Amino acid sequence: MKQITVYDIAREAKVSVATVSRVLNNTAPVKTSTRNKVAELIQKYQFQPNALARSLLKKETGMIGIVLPDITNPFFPEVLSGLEQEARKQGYTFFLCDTCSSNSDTREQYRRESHYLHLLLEKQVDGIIILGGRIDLVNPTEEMVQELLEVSKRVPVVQVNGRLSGSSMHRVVVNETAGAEQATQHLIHLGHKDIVMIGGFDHMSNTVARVKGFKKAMKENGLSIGADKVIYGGFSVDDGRRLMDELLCRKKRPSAVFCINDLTAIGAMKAAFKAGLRIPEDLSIVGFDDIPFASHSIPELTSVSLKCNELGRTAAEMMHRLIRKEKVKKQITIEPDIRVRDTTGPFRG
Amino acid sequence: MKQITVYDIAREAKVSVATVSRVLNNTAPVKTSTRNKVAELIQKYQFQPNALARSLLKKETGMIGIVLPDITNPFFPEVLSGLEQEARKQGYTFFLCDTCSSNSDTREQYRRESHYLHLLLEKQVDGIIILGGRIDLVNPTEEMVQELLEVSKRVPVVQVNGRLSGSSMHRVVVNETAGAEQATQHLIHLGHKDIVMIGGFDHMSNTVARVKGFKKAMKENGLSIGADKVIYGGFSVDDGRRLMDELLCRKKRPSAVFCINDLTAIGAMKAAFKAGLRIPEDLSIVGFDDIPFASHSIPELTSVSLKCNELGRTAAEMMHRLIRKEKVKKQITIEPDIRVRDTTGPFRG
DNA sequence: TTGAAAGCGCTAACAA
DNA sequence: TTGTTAGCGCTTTCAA
Repeated sequence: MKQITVYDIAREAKVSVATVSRVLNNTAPVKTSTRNKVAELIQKYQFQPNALARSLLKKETGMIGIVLPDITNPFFPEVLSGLEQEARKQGYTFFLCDTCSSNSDTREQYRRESHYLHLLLEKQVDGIIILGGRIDLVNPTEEMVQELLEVSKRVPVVQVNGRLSGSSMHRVVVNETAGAEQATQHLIHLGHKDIVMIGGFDHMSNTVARVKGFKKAMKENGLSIGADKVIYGGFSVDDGRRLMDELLCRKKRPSAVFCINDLTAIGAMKAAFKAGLRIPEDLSIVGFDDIPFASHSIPELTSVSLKCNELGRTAAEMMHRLIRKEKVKKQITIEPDIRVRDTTGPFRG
Repeated sequence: MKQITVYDIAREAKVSVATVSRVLNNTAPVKTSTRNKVAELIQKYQFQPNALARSLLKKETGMIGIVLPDITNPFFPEVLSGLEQEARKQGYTFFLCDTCSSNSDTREQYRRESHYLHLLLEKQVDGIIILGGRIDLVNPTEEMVQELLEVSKRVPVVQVNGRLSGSSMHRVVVNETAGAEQATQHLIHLGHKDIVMIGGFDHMSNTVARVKGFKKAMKENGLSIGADKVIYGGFSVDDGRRLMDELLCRKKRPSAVFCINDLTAIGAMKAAFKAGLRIPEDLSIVGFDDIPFASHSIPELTSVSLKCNELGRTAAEMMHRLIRKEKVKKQITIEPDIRVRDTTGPFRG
C-alpha cells in the first residue's frame, strides 16, 4: 500500500514534479495536453498530495485548534456548529480538544488545557480558539496567563466569551451583564420584587458579569439586593436542583428565580415541581444561554439567548482575518436577547 | 517570530542535530552533560519540535478524523466524549468534521462527507471514525460504498453504529433491535396493547432495526402490527410533535407511544400536553438514546440507553488497535438497557 | 557517544 | 511552457 507521490505521477507522465505540482495547484500555465495527461494519472491513481509536506513548506496548515471544557454541555456544540459553518467556507479544519471538565478535578483540567495548547502548537495549527476553562477565571494564576500569552505570540488566539488579560489576544464576547439585566428587568416588569439569583461560581467571570447585571437591574428599580439574593453553587442540573431545594427551605420563598444558565434552571424547575409548586403560577423561572433544551422543556423555558451560533461564526471570522493578518478589532461584543416563553408569569400576591 | 528548529538548538549547544533529536526522543544514549546542555536550551527557547516534519518522516500523525452529521444532536457529543477520554490516553488528537445535516439538504450533506473524507486522507490521519450519514442508509448508492471502501484501503476506518457494507471496515454497534424490543416489552408488561411507534425514516438502518425490534415484541405477544402501527417522519422535536398531532387526530388513539429517539419523544410529549393529555396517566411514552435531556425532562423520560460513552470509548479502543495493527474483532456489539422513568405507567382501560 | 548526510513529499525560485 | 534544484524540520542509518 505504498503512498503515491508527485514523483510517481511525474515519471509516468514523463514530466517533472514541478509540472505535476503546477496542475495540482493551478499555480502556473501548463500546456493543455500535458495538463490532461497529468490530470488523468492523478485520477487513475486517486492521487492526493500529502498535506504534511505541503504545510511544512508553506508554513500554513489550514488547521485551527479548539480548546473547550466539556463538549457534553450543550452550549459548546451550538458554538461549534457556528464555528464550523463559517470556517468550512474558508477551508479550515478543526482539532477538537475537550478538557473534560465534567469528569475530573479542576487542577487536572487546567493541566489538560496546557497539554493541548502545546500539542496544538506542535501540530502547527494556524490559530487557536479557546472557550471556557481558564479564560473564565476571575483570578487565574500568573502561569495560566503567561502560558496563554506565550501561545498567542506564536499563533493567533481568539477567546470566546472569556476575558483573560493579555494584550495580544482577541476575543468575541457576549454582553452578559446586559443579558442578566434584561432577564431581571423582565421579571420586575411582571411585578416580581423578591427575586433570587442562583448558580454559578463567584470566582468565574461569567458569573460575576451576570450577577452584576442582576444587581444593577434590581438597584435601578429600588429593590433590595441583600446577601441572600444570590446563591452560588455551580452550573449543572443537579446544582440547580440543590440550590432550589435550599431556597425552598427558607421561611419566605421568592416569587421568581433567575438561574445562571438553562441547566440550573431545569434543575430548579424539577425541585419546584417536586415541592408541589406550579410554574409560572407559583414561581417564575428564567434561564440563561438558550440552549435548544430551553425551548424543548415543558413548560418552555424563558431564557436569555447568547446567540451561540453567531458567537461561533464571529469567532471563526475573526480567526480567519487574524490568520490573513487583516485588520481586526480587539474585541467584538454580541448583544444577547431575552426569549420569553412559558416559565415566567405575572406576580400573584 | 522565526520558528526555532533543531538546528538552532544544535548550533548553540555545539552538537549535531542528531544529538538534539536524541535527547528529544530519548532514542539513544547521550552523555549526561550534553543532554543537560541541550535540555537547557530547549527549555530556554521553549522549543517545540515541528510535528509536521516528524510525521512526514515517520508516517504517523497521531491524528484521528471524526466524521459526524450534526454536533448539535446531543447523541454525538456523548459519544465524542467517550472517544476523547479513551483516545487521549493513547495520545491522539481529533479532527472534528461536522457535515451539518441540520441545515442543508441531504445531497449536500453527503457531498460534504466525501469532501471531509478526502481532506482527512490528505492530512494523513492515522484513522477515521465515522458516525451517521451514509453509514445509516439502508440503500446507499454504489459510489458512497465504493468511496468509503477506497478510504478504508488507505487508513483504518471504524463505523460507529452503522452498517455500510464493505469487508475491510470495522464497526462498533448497539443492538438497536434488542433495545426496541425491550422498550416495547416494557410497555406490554404495563398492560398496553395499542402501541404505536413514531419517527425515523424507513430508508435508514437504525429505524429499520428499531422497527424490527418493535414488531418482534408485538408479534411475540400476539398483538396487532398493522400498517398504522408505525408512522415514519424524522428525528427532531418538531417531527415528534407533528407525528403525535397526526396520531391524536385518529378516532382511537393508542395508549402508548414508542418514539424513534428522545428528541421525537419530547416533541410527542409537547403535543400530548397541548392536547390536554396527562403523561403517563393518559399516555405512556418511551424514547430512545437516553441523551442527558431524557433524565432532565419533566416528567423524566423513560428511554433506552445506547451507552453512548461506552460506544465512544470502544470505538477509540478499536481504532487504536487497528492503527497498531493488533488483532481486532470485525464487529463489537453493545447491548442497550432500558431506563424506566416517569413517562410510562400502567394501562388504564 | 557523536556527527554527516540522506530523505520524508512537496513547492517555488530560477533557468532554460 | 517546462525542468532542475534547493529547501521546509525532522529522524535515522552509517560511520567514526
